[in-house]
Amino acid sequence: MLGDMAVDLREQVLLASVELIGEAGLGGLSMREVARRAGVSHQAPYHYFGDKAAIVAALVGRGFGMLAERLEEAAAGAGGVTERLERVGRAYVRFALDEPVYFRLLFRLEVGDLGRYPEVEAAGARAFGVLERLVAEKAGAGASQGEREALASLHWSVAHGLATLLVDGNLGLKLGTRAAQEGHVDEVLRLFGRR
Amino acid sequence: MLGDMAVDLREQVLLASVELIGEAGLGGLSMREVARRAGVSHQAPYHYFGDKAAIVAALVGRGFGMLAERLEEAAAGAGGVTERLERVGRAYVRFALDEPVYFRLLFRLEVGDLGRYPEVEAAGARAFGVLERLVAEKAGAGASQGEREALASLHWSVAHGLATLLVDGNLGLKLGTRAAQEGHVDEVLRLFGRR
DNA sequence: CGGTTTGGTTGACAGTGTCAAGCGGTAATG
DNA sequence: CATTACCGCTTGACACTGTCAACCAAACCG
Repeated sequence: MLGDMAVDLREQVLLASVELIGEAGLGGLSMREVARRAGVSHQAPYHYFGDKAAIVAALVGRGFGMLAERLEEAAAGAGGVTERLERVGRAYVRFALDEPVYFRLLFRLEVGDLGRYPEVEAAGARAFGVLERLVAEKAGAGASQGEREALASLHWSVAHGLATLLVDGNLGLKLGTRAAQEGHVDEVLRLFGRR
Repeated sequence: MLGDMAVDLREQVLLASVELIGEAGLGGLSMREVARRAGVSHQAPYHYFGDKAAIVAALVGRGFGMLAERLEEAAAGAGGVTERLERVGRAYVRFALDEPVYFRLLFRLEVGDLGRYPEVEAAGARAFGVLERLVAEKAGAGASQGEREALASLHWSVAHGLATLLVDGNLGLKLGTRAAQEGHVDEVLRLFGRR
């Protein structure tokens, strides 16, 4: 049978890795410390991940998967295009707030590095695809490729910028509680939707 | 006299650092390699920067300074609020395209780390201040604090999201040439401005 | 059975960040 | 002028990192 120890070591490595990244940032991710926390020798993780970058890539893939799932769910429900688009935007920001460690990870990687992991790129494309389809629907059949791309970029930018702003706590806004954050998000998205 | 060697070592360290980061990413920044490129012993940089993080912080401060300068310039010219706001947005994205290494650096740092360098936070606040004042002007006197904050976040989000999207080349859009990128930016910003 | 594969182990190596101590020269001070 | 202090930098050490290489025990398969 395939791996069913206390818990699959591969899984434990990933778990320990997010934990570590959450505590010490991406730079604080240490192969050896991960092994230590998993209770194995320092080389054991190499059996599943040939590389430190491979661990990060796996996490990025997982993160994009979680994000895509949320976006798809938000896009699936009933309502007009505009309403669903707004729900997707909110889901995007919500994901960032719920899973800040994963969210930060998603956009930290240099592009080149990602090219080596096609399944990760695919997961990213899946998440973006949700937005793309909605935007195409909204733009209508008459819209040119350029118009659709611009509309998609605009929507993605608002959601992503807002999420980044909140997660990194950057630039002034000091919204303490989660409730305050969500209120701010709603206000911004409503402002944006009013067009 | 204070430092006037071939070039101030402190400056050379910073220069070598951006160079290294540009080549190998933030993770590739190595104290010792920096020293090597500056042609000094591996401990020399410690005379100016007590820490690897201190180098990064200095670069972040410099980056925010450059950004603030550009934004101020864009905000200063003639024209209505809306027009100036659009110019600031374009300047923001332009900065990201012109100085991708610096731009990426600005938002890579964990928040906690930044707290140790108040002058860096100040530089960031200066950049954000440009946007804040413009937004306050646009919102008018009758606007509540919450409304103004939401408007500021919206504008910042669009510019920042767009810049990130372009710089990291993320998620599908494959705009090869610089001209194509600028064209896309213009279209998105025009779309956004139409409200 | 014998052999291979799976899932690890231990050991080594080069390279890293950083602490500690030393050292030559210039500047200030008696 | 002699001495002291400091500035800018060097050399040396230490613990720690990622990764290569070799080994090993148990399970699996013909």
